[in-house]
Amino acid sequence: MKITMKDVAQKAGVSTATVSHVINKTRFVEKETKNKVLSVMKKLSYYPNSAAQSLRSKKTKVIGLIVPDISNFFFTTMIKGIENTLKKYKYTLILADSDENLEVEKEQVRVFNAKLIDGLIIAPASGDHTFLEKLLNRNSPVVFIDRKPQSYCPGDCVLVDNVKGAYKAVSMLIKKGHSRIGTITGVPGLTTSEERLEGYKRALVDYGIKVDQDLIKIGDGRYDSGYKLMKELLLNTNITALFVVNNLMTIGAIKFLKEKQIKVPDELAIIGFDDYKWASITNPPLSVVKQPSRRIGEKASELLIRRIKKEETGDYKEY
Amino acid sequence: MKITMKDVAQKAGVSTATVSHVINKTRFVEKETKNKVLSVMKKLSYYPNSAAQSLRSKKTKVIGLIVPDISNFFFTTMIKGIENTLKKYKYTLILADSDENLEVEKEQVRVFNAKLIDGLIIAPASGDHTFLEKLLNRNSPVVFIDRKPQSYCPGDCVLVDNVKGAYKAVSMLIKKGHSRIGTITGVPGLTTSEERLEGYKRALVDYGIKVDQDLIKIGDGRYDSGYKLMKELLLNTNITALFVVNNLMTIGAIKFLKEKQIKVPDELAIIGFDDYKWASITNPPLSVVKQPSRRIGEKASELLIRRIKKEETGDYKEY
DNA sequence: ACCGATTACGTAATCGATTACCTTAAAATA
DNA sequence: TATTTTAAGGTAATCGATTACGTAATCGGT
Repeated sequence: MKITMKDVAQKAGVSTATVSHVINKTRFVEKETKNKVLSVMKKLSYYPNSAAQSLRSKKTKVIGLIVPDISNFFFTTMIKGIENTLKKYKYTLILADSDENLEVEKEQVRVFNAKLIDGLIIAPASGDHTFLEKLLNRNSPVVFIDRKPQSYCPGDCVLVDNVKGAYKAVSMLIKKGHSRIGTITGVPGLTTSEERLEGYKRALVDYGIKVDQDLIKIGDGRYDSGYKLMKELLLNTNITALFVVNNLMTIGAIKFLKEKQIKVPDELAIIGFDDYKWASITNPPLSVVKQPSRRIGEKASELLIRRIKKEETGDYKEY
Repeated sequence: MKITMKDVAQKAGVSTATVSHVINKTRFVEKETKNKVLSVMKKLSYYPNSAAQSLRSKKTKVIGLIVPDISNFFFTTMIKGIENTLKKYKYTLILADSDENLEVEKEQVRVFNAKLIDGLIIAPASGDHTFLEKLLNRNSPVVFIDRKPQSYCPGDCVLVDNVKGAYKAVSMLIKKGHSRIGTITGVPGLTTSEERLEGYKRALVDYGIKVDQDLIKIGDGRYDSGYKLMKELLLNTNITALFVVNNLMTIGAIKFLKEKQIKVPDELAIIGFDDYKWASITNPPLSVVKQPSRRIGEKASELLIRRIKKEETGDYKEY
């Protein structure tokens, strides 16, 4: 009962080849014929079966996206940028959440690959990503986003300058007179965590403050870990300021401070790292290092699409 | 160079039929043969081409999700629930953002449908959704989530009791002594907006407070509109409390209050409607009517999968 | 007027799985 | 032993597009 290309061809009095070429503009078709075909298509409200298309053409107009945590607004905003851009180019998005877990990620790549995606955008979890080389269809391009994969991997990256951002944040705290500044960093092995930690350290060193390992707490990027590590820092150290490398942990940390009625920033200054409107409604407005997450998403998808269309570009791209 | 079923069959010394049946467990295959096939599959690291599978079997193991705004954490958390559940059942998720726009939504349904999704979960924008009946493959089930579509539509719903939630929220304000209570509601035509407004009105009426149209502001669900309407309410009315029906507008409203240095809740009590951890870190902790967004996502996807597998269920389901 | 080029389109093989229908050998039955 | 069942698996048509190749009609040049 489904309408196929054959139906359209028949009703329009042409061959399926012509219909196909009308649809894809892959060869010249006389105006009259073309219009005939188009009108029949409308009349029958024909839509090509994309399974058949993909099978034949090896293109799917689908791109895969893997993020470590969809409920994190940073990624969410990024996704919005990606989705929007893809829509413009008539691509659709298939989405998976890796939960910061390399194995889950790997499995998703397999699934996506079997589904014949045309390209992949991935915010990689921590760990060795060379598996992509063997797992992924040799010709589907990959763009890494937000984080650089650890071991070398083919593919472009769209990143922010984490070292600089962190450096600025911590410098600001120092300039306000703080010298005992703690940090809650993210999963080791993620470039975001490590570069931000690096920025933190550099700022301290540049201003002549010793880096104290006790003030550096390693979290997993989640709310709970922000809460827990905040507690540890307060119990065991005498910091006056804190730099948190990601949004969820920032919220966790603040939650703890609220519970203990510790005043921000009077008793503890805190600065986060992310892009969120709601930061402005906390009291006092939370300082954050802004990340243009939506732009990052747009950049990444544009880059990917260019790759798919084989318009070559330089190898790596930072933002 | 891609490995096909034929390759596997050849190397295993069986027919493609057998391979297929091994993969799909669709008929008995002797243990020995089966193992042989499986091991060859591993050896060649064979993955079935899902375009071919879908073409033949008319199933894709893909479900479509359309939400009005991916950057809204309510939906985000819901998506996490959906994604997680689908993964368990080996389904993948294709995602689109309708931007609260019926036309965009319609177009996405078309695209999804051409892509042969097995089912659809949709948080509908405002407007007439009967188009689904013609547009959607007759046999792919639909589950509406969060909002009920306006005109009748086939499909199940997973919803929360908005009237009750709003009623409780507003009653709470009344019990605290407020009588001039404003509200910022969402897009008219959305069940969420209307039911919450209904709850607001009922609470007022039940406590003998007149419903004043001037205190009811209609927003579009976005941050900016929360900000703007908060301003209007403050300039033109003398409310002492406010009920906002969605999270982004709540943030917008609070943003305005912060700017004007209006103290919450002393000068204006405010209560929101959504499910968010971060509500607890505003100062003072923002009251919210909690919505179990993740559970909603899980419920919806489980329901959908049951439908796909034709395990009949009662017609409508509320949560 | 004849011949090659060009224009516009048709024919049918192909992509890689699924599955209705056979086939063969062994087991069960008479 | 002859015949029917059953068990295990093979054969090939099929899904609905794409596209290499083929062909008929028209045109321009000499």
